[in-house]
Amino acid sequence: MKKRELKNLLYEQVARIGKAVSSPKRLELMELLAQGEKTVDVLASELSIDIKLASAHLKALRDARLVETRRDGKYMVYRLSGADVAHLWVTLRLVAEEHLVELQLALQRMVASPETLAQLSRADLLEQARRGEVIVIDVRPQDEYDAAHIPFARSMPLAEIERRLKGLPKTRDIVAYCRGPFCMLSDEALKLLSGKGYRVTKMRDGVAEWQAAGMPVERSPGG
Amino acid sequence: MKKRELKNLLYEQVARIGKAVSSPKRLELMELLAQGEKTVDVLASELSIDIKLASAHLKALRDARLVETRRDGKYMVYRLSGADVAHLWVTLRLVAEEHLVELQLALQRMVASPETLAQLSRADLLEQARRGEVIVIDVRPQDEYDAAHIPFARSMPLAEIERRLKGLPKTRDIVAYCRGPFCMLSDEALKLLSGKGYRVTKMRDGVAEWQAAGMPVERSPGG
DNA sequence: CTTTCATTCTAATAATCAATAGAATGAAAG
DNA sequence: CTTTCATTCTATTGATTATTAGAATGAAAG
Repeated sequence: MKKRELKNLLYEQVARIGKAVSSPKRLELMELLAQGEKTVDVLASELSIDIKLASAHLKALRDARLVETRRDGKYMVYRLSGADVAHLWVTLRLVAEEHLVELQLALQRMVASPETLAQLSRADLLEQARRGEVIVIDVRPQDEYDAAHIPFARSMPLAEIERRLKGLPKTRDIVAYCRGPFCMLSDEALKLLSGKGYRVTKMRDGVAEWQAAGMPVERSPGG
Repeated sequence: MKKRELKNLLYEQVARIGKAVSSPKRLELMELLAQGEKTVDVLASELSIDIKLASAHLKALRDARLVETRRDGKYMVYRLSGADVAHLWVTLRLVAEEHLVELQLALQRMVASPETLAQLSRADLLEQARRGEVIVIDVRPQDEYDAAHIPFARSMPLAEIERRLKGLPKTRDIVAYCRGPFCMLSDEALKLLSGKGYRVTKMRDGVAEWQAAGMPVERSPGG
């Protein structure tokens, strides 16, 4: 029957996307690329894998049209091919978190105690950040902040956080965020800052989660 | 390094969801289940596959916690384990449609001409349906209408459409919908009705797309 | 021309997967 | 007890996949 073949064709195409997101390494690559474009060697070293293997996985993502490339001199730069791809990553992560007990347990073991989570809604946080009542800090590397960040957030990369402490008041609430619920940068920042007497909590959202929830992001002029 | 193993664990869990949606058959099962709960034999015959194969795919979906089961007498009834799973299906389909040219072409070949698409926004359609200015018909089987349908829509299953024509005025605009963009029931209804002189267009949305867009659905009392 | 970066090709291993089919098992209906 | 529905077990075929590694290729920088 002709109708069956046609249907198969349709679902096979969607399954190309499914196959692309069926590998843990490719999902981690997607999450990293949701922070901004990156070169192959950066991606490979973040994942602690061989460049050839990273290249193979990136090829799989590119074959599914989830990522695109751009040459910058000697370097090959990868980026997600759209905001919808970042949204797909967030959706997959949410479904997994909702239904897979193993993931819930692993997350509980991973993060600091739940009372360190900021209690504000996204809209309230944005409003208070706008008014300066709360200081939102982005502890990811500077280039990821430049690519996209939560409005009114300050860039304060974990690697340089000790050098940049001067501008941080101990009299205000500080909310740290990083790449999302799987990223531990904000946990480390939290530990470091609260040890020094700052009033600091963290937020689970990264830029991808924030944007998928319909909230606005900002870009640095050069980013 | 301990951090790497922990991270691997997290992404492997999300990849369980990815693996579950990496098969065309399982995606088709998900789309069908997004219309409402179904027995194994119904699912198998809709997909034109052996019951044993359907059972194997459903087991894969159940292992990923995307579907749940319920026994109804002799029959085993499957349902999606949450609205987020239907939303995942819609997201995957949207990403595929956005980026895969092959899918765009297959869809073009499949559906009737694009001018048969209703031009109203979802909100406008809902409002005009509420006021009775537009008649929205649900051409899926009755049980799928009962499980969930667009508010103010009338159930008019394709199989019985000729018998139910009496109540349909030729002086009003009619909008038909079915299971979503991959479903051809509304195209058949369109052909049949417009051949009889009705003013009929179709809508790409099924209930899953409609709901994923934040629009409300209704359930029949018994459904 | 040499170096660096990245991809591709080749090859091998180990693992997983889809599909099909026959036989056995269990659960509920009649 | 028999029938129906569904799953599970077994087994096979064929295909695809992830990973690692060595060698070759190409593209751009210096």
